[in-house]
Amino acid sequence: MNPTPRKLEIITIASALFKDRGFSAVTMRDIAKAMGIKAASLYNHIKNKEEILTFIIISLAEEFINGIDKIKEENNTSIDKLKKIIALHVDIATKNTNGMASLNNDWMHLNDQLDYYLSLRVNYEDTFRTIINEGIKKNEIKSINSDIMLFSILSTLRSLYIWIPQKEDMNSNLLATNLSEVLLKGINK
Amino acid sequence: MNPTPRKLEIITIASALFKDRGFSAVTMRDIAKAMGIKAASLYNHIKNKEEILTFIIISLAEEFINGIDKIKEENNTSIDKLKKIIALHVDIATKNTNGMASLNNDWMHLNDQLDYYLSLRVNYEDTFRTIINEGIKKNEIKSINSDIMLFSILSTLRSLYIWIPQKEDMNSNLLATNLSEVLLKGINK
DNA sequence: GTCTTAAACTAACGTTTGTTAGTTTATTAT
DNA sequence: ATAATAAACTAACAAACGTTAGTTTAAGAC
Repeated sequence: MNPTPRKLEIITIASALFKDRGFSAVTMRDIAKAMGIKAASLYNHIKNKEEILTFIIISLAEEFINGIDKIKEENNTSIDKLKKIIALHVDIATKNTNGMASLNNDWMHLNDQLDYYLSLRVNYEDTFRTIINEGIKKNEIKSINSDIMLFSILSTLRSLYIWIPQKEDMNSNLLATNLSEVLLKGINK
Repeated sequence: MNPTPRKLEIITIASALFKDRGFSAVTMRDIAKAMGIKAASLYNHIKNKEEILTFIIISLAEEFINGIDKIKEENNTSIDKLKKIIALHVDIATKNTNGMASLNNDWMHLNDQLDYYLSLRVNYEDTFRTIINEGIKKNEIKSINSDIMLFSILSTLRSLYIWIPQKEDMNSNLLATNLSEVLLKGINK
């Protein structure tokens, strides 16, 4: 699992291409050209094209699961837990914008690890929903359909990778703080 | 521009495939098989693969521009305008979930009409932002960075196509109402 | 100086891709 | 009946695809 330095270079470069054009539209020759080598040489480092995508997606998905599992266990209000989830997304998306594009848009092209990825995703969403539902029960969160709240917040967080590169001036802390304000308290005065 | 009935069938079927696998991963033979004909026969009705994508994306983008231009002109509070924008997205996404996937994920594979599409998108976002800024000026909307509010709301609205099919029981009006509540007033009690 | 290893190379493979050309078939209008 | 049209077909194309096999090159270890 632990990639060699050269393998990591390939994955990093491929991530950037996948972000711009999507996994299916990027060829092994494209990746090779971006690396300054020939396509066949890539196979000294990786098993096949799918392995690149798998690494990008699974390592990110596991990072999210580990993050939310930690947050879930903390002795905090639901609102504070949500704020930490928001910060988690800002943090991961800032560190790996390109990878986030594949996680969002190319997961369906996984084969071997598709089921595993889907299980991680269901897991993540279930934990997220549980935190919201606890907030409703403890009267910290409005009693609206919790799926709508989950969907709304998660959609915004999942799109961060598109937005962060356009706003490089804004630091992570400020972004997370502003986002928490908007997502939790709304925009209406 | 106005497609024949048969052409529209092709576009509709292709939309469904594009939604599941993305434009690049769907072949003309895939589309043909879904239509119950041979790939070459598609070319009796369409110019090429790109024309299918172009039609899907441009007609949706124009629908959004027309919608928001009408809303902008109305004599209403900013909050009411935002509610109408939310309803616009719910409406369009409900009527054409599959097409929305291409609009969101496959616009970069346009060639001829890419610049036109991008101009429509910039236009749309500018109008949206103007409405938010007017709301701030009129003290109807909080004085937070308007780009963050725009990004947050628009991300949720753009993801509706993923979510609507999973919640077929929820009618459009109720969804728009609940979404307005969450997006405008937040979830915090 | 030989051995080992990492990382590149050339050449080629079988498949799949979007698309074109020309033909057949069935339906409708005259 | 004949002509016109819509919509399918077969056959093939050149290009691009992911990948394999075998070889060369350059660097460090013994």
